[in-house]
Amino acid sequence: MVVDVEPSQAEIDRIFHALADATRRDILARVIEREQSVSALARSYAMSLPAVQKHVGVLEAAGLVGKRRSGREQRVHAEPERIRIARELLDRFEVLWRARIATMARLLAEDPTARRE
Amino acid sequence: MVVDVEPSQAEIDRIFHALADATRRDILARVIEREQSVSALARSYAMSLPAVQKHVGVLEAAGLVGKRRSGREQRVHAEPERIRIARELLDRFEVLWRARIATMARLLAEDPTARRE
DNA sequence: CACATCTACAACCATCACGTTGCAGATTAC
DNA sequence: GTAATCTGCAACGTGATGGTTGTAGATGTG
Repeated sequence: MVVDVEPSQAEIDRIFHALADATRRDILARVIEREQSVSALARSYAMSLPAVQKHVGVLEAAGLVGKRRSGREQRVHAEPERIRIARELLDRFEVLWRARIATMARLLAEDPTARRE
Repeated sequence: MVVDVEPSQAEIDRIFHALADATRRDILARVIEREQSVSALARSYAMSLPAVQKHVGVLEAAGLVGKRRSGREQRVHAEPERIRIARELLDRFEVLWRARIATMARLLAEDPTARRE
């Protein structure tokens, strides 16, 4: 059973903001394929470790990844449920679109002289 | 037939950035339901018209909406194809996730003593 | 024409985003 | 114990964001 709590607007802001950066999208893809430490991630990018730490922090604040300490390492893993939520938000726009198409088609069928508004 | 050109990383950045604001998501939902002018949109929000103009500009730069001049009005309409692209990008993450699950299941089936890396 | 409306754009300001360097704490290896 | 590694955090600079006000052009209305 899926819980599917409704995220707040601020949470949605954080999710899309987190996805609006190529480095963060790449980090997300990497940790989906395999859980790995922050410093292991940092070696993949041409930027300092604190920079990568911040990116992971943004993803974590958005709920898209989680961290689990293992000795001195901090292993980052994906939270795919959260990604699914983002996708469903976009689905909702498409639902609106299809509803509009349906409404326009219905109006045209009922009254060919109908104007929108 | 769907063309489905691959958007650049910078374009993807713009798309998600545009979606990372509640006002812009609301504007997008409104213009999906009905094409409307910039000033009509502005009356819906507790902010100045130039602020709404900028939001529309961000959505337009991301390709999520388009503008069409009609007399002195500038009517804003949605570009649902672009929204679909964003949703497909998120689908890709879920594909990665399922692939990982499948790989782990296969490894476990082949060799129960297998360790990841 | 005179006037109101819709839009565009520039200038400005406060805040946030994204990178840096430097320092300190915790853990593992030798 | 000593050294190396992994992490966290603060301070800082630069550029982008998100809002404002003000001015001006283009279009429709009386």
